Amino acid sequence: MLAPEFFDRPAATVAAELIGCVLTVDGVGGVIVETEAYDGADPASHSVNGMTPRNAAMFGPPGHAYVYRSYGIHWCLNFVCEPEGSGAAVLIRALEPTGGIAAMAGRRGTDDPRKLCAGPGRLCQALAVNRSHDGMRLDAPPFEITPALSQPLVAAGIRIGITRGVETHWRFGWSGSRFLSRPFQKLSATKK
DNA sequence: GGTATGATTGACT
DNA sequence: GTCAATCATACCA
Repeated sequence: MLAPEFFDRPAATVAAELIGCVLTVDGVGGVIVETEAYDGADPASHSVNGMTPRNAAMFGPPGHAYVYRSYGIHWCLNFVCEPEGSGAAVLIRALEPTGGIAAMAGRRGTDDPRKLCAGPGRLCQALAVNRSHDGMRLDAPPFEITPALSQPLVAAGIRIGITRGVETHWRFGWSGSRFLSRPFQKLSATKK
């Protein structure tokens, strides 16, 4: 189980180190293979304009969940980071399913392991994450997060689906994993 | 009270 | 490749 202090650091640091950790909700989950970081100074972040009823969890203590509705259809799961009040969080974008695969398949309506948790909306559907998890602590049931067993090769790249803050390359993933929501483009060597 | 928008997905051409 | 679904939230009047 990761200590709450793990999350009391900059979101980008936490996002990169979460790759390879195992996340389960009620025993259903898998290895984290893709994350994105957001913070209070980031124009792409929900927290950039200060606290609102929706994003209040982002301004709470680190090591808690922030769950929000996306496009009126999907849920997205975040881990709150940095010192309390900074509005920083890590979006969990994809898992490699390892536990409770039958439950995931039932919720998702597919047996294809690559479509169970590849994407923030799919991941929350597979793990049955919803509004009730918003603000919950991550070091107690139903959540369980355990450290990475090995040191994966972590790739970084441009975040997906945002229109602002695109110059901040805070998408992180397990390089070469078959369970990413999208593959990582090779960053050009001359890119600033 | 009205309207524009989105950290997405899945279906379709 | 394009596009609709669908609604809570945020913002303006």
